[in-house]
Amino acid sequence: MRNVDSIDARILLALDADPRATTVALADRLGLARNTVQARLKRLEESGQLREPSRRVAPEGLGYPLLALITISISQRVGHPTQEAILRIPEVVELLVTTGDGDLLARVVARDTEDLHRITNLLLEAPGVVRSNTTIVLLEVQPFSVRSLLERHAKPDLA
Amino acid sequence: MRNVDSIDARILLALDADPRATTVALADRLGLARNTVQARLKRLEESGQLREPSRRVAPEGLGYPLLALITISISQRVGHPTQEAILRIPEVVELLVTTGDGDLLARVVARDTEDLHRITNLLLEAPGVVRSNTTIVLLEVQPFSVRSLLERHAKPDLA
DNA sequence: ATATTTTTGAGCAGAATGCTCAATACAGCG
DNA sequence: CGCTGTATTGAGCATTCTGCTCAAAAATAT
Repeated sequence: MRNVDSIDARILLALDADPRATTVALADRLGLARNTVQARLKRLEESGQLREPSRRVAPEGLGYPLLALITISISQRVGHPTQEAILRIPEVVELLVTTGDGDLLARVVARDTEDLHRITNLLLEAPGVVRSNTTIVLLEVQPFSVRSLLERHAKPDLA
Repeated sequence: MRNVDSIDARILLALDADPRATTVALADRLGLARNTVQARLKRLEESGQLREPSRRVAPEGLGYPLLALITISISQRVGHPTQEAILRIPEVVELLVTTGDGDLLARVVARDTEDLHRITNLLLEAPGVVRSNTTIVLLEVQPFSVRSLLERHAKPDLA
């Protein structure tokens, strides 16, 4: 997996700014040939560096305005059954294994605080879960984005 | 913002399963007319329930294999300048305001542990930051996904 | 039952896609 | 310095998708 060079980064940046941009539009904007853009995008995708375009559904739109981060401590090493049980809860939209005080971190959406309480109880019922610690997300200052990273890579040299 | 009904959910599910699917393909797969799919997608987008398609760049591909969650405690209410300073660090790929022990949660990528240490120091230099707590992400068991939520909504009735 | 909304099927011009090919520019290397 | 392999470019072409409109049919509400 070779690193993206500055041209790749510029393509990705343009795509980040306008995800709907067509290959033709990207080529125009960047002053490259359509074939070049097409070839590089293909390579980036095949090497796994560019994931599939995801049309992200906002949980708020589905009726889940509440976002929480729940740190989960599990006893012993009953990893898998615990994770599976947790993943069966639809409101768990992301699950990470972490170091530190907790062992798992779940990103959870909920309809309201009462709903969140219900989900927390569900979590505690999963096998091996001994403790949970809930943090409410008050504001998403910056949703996930690698734009600034790409900007760094877009400058010639400076791997 | 009216809630998505089961047909919307089925469209979104199909799109989640195959983000590259064209409107025509979706219509075929779901047994709907192309116009219907097109109209509903348009409505979902205009109501903000369907975000722009984002082609996600994997930070690993850019050379940042390490992912960490850093809880940040800030003194007083110097919110904005602190947040701006933190957002100027390219390795901060997400930033949330939270309740609980910390005040901010930053999702940070790094080239290696030494790099992470450097970034942590950068964070501590931001105005108002008094303490930070770093958690390493060992495994992304389940990347962000609302699929199971959509599946629930895809069943007729059951708002 | 009547009115309103949604879905459907059809058509059409413009554009993008995926592909191939050959010429040119660029790179590293002996 | 010149050679050689690679990347870029421009062109072409068949197929497909898009965005749009329109009118009939179906479903839903009043």
